[in-house]
Amino acid sequence: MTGLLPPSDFDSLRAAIVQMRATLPKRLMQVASYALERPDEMAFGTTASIAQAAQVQPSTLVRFAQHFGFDGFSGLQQLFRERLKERNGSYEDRLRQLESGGAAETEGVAILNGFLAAGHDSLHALANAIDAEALERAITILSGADTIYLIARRRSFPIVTYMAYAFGKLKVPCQVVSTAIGNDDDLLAQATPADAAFAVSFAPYAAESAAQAQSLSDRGIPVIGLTDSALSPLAASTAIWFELVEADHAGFRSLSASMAFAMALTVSVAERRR
Amino acid sequence: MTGLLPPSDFDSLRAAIVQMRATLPKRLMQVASYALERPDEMAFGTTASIAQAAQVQPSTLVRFAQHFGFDGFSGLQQLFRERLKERNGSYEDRLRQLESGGAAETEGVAILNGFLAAGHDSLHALANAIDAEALERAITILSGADTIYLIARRRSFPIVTYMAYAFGKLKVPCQVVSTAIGNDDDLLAQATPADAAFAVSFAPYAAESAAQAQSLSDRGIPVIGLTDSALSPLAASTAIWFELVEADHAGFRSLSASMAFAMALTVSVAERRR
DNA sequence: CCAAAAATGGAATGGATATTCCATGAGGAT
DNA sequence: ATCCTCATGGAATATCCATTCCATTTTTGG
Repeated sequence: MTGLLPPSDFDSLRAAIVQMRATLPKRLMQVASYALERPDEMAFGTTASIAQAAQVQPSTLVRFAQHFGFDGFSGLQQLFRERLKERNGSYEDRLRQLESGGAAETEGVAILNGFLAAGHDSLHALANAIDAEALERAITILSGADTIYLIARRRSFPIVTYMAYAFGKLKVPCQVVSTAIGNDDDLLAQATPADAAFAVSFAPYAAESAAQAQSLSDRGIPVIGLTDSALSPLAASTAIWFELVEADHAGFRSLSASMAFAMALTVSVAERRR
Repeated sequence: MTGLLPPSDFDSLRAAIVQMRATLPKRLMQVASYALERPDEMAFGTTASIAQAAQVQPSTLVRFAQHFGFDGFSGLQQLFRERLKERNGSYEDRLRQLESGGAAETEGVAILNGFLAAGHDSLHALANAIDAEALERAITILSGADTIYLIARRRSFPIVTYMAYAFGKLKVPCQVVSTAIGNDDDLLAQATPADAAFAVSFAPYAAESAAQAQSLSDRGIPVIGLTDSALSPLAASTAIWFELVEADHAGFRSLSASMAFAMALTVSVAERRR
């Protein structure tokens, strides 16, 4: 393979990598993944820094480059640098086009841009609205719990699904309270004040979630809430709650900010438990 | 002048240069002109190459850097490199700069800010990377399908959960292919070429999802993919696929951009069907 | 299951790089 | 005019970097 001419630009390299994906040895594959995922680092880093980041030996980087026909790593890196230069130029061009022309946008892209803008807005709003002290208390409560019960329905359900996945990876005991069996209340009956719960509910509020949060709260089990309004039933029945308003696009809401908040809370809790 | 703190970003450096323009010695002025005129070269070049291009000695470059408070040329060059990266909009870097100067921050808020920044970055990257034509084709295919099968595991699962919820509200027939019963393959066996599928898989790729996408594809059922790398198995087995790299914070990834994309696709498909 | 080949880790090396140092030159003040 | 300060050129140096090499492990093919 080293006999071939090396790719002359970034896109060719990407194509070559994709083509060889099946036959690439393990470590070279690691490098390939890293290279495509973090091209900026590839452009500026040294063999040592990149190798460490990609979890390989510096020599592997050289072999990778040679595998694709370059003399060594430096030749490969050149591609990433040129890409960065070009992209900056073209990025400005693109902006200018966007400003001057404006039209010629397909409907799908327009909708996507709407949701992207809504996402930015939501994240921004969350950054400004967050109560640091409340967040710390919530982290303390959840990290001290034996088991964390996750309560959510419908639109909020994906949030706790992801939290459950992440908690699992992080070895934090948790339990999603929406099983297929439908024995949610039996599940919650096992909860003790040594546990805690995290409930999410956005308008229109699912009655079940509110009721479950209330029930736990009444039994002395601390409940942390995530909702979109002070008028939400969750606000009444939780020890601590956070307000998070997802910006909407044409009446539809994404979960961009909610996901960021959920991950931050999840990671913070896991971090605190260590 | 060497006693001062060095500028922390490119704009500060530019300002400092402008301010000192009157008192700058001849050779240092030469360097200043060159630096502002060809910032790209400053980012990529070596002392030797830049010195030659700017018609000065390498040592003059070091003196120039030290004149503005840097340890040496390397510190100065870092500014030019970060500028290139930031041109593509890295909120995390910007945030880090903000933090370094700003007030004390609790750990929880720091983590949240990290995920918010990662969310911004991801949304921004998605906006730049999206292929409008491919998106249109994907919308066409999915909106023409009798039933849309949604394939995802683990980290990607919340995405299709949300799509299923939204499709349900929008009266678009769909089926999540991860049932509690475990009869996923029986489910997929019912699919016909009049149907279509949407598969999501991020590294580490779930083998099941890839296999199911491949199987559907082999049977002539169009599969749209959402993944994070050209090396993903999904890229090989899907008619159209989109690349979406979620920026990470401390190694953890949120789903902010994925959710925005999922909603955009969902709403677009529903819109098209009306 | 064994042998051959390929891949990998890690140390060694040669080269390039940023930086320092010192001698020289220019400019300004007394 | 002379000294002093600052700027400058260019060589010397120590560091860092990409690359190579070799021993070891892993994979492949018979």
